[in-house]
Amino acid sequence: MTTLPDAANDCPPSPLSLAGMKVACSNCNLRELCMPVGLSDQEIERLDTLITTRRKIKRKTPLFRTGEKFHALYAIRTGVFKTSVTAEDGRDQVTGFQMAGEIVGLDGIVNDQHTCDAIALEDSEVCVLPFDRIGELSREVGALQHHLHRVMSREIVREHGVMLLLGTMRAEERLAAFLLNLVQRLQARGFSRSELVLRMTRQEIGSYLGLKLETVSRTFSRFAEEGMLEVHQRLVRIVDVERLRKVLAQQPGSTF
Amino acid sequence: MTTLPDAANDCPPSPLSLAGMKVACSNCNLRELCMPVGLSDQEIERLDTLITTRRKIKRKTPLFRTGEKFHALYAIRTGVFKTSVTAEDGRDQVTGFQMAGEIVGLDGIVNDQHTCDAIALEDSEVCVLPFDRIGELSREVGALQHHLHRVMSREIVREHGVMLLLGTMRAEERLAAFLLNLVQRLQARGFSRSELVLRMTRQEIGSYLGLKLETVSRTFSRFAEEGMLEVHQRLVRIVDVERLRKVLAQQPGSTF
DNA sequence: CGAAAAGTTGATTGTCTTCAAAACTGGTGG
DNA sequence: CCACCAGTTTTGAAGACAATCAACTTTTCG
Repeated sequence: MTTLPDAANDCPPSPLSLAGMKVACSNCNLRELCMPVGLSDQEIERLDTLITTRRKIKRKTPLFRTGEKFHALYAIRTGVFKTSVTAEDGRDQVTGFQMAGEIVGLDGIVNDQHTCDAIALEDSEVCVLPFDRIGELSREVGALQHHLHRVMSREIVREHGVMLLLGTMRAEERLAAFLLNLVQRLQARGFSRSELVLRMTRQEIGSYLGLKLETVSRTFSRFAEEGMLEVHQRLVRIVDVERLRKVLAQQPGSTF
Repeated sequence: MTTLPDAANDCPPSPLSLAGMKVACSNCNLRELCMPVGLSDQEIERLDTLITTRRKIKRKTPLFRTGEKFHALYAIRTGVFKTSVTAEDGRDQVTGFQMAGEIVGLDGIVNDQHTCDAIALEDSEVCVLPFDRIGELSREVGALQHHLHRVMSREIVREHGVMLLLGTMRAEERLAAFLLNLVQRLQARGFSRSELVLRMTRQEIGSYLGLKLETVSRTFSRFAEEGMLEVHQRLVRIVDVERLRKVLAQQPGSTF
């Protein structure tokens, strides 16, 4: 084992200009979704100067792991990740699924080391955003500073939503909310709003939703029986969005 | 109703220097816990210049509410707050309990309006930190910039912990984790590490922990029967911390 | 192709919720 | 000062939902 732990499972960092074509935020097709949102062309060029490396992460391998030193945020270029935390006793909880344009690694800032694992669910690629340099630049570029704050605040708000889901919803509602959130984000990225390929297992969905994998499977089957979905393993077609949305509205006994 | 919604339920903002004694971060006893952490004396003085108002919030009244425009973060000086989110159908979920030195309002940054309610559980007082001025100053004071990032990152990590709790723990474990977290934070503020007065109802604890109030009450009773706690309504004495900690370790069927 | 991983489905169990009633607390007004 | 009342808490009994245990099928990947 002569390689660093980080390098063991993924391809070596590659300079961006490798292929001759300059790969930078300025001409990235995720411009509208990712870090450069709200920045002027000039400001994006400055952002380009600090994003000097990308990393390819193979399926099932970690982008980072709990306990590793924090030094960068990562903007996902392609692929999907899951993040998960682990209790002392080994239980773990998937805290999110991230896709193109989304930022992972924010957990590492507070104690200068990561407190969750980020694992690629398919072969993926990320842009490395060295955090100290982001900090420096955001002192000069107000729009970047504000965008960074918004990214962090958005994550806090997202997690509030997950807490609501985990704290108050029943299995059917959780799965409906999960699917609706997923297609909504996929649609924003140009994919179908009715068809999706799940990149995660029933187990991982269950972990995220606070359910056992059998319950996830059964709930999929029930939705299919009722004609709301067509489910063929990882491939899900949403047949009746409206009814799926209504699953969220109808709770058994209101608390009020 | 000629008053602004904000002013209806709480005392008017008061200039800090009212009583002659200058009230500022520089001589605040929460210096070590709150916003000034890691700042030099000089930097704290600069921080003082932008913290010009405090607000007193009466028990059961809101510091802010969902939908209100965001313009400031709030550092809690005295008292305890709960934050909660509400679904379209009315269900709500307590997302946290905050005490002296902690910052609330981070949820408002992303969309420039608050997405949760912050309600005082007892008569409380907060320092108002106008967010645009925090932004300005943190461009000049690196330590403040980094501290702000850490505060937001810490909140993200805390919420990961809550997700783990809600997604994987049983009622006893949830309540044990809740109590241990609470005394730990109280102890850091100079209170007893074995005795605590709950400022929230069983209902609110239940909402936070994803349990019904009856379950919370029953679990308290069980802990008391087993000699781990003494419970007299809101007053809780932790008799056997070790055993309370062990509740967290022992899960029924390990997933592994 | 074959082994391992992932997914489905059924029967049973357990934990928490729901529904209900009673006891306690703190604040208000007679 | 005490009675009263609303809000809170406790406790019991019954029911619901998801977990568990188990068997089997399907898919994936080396």
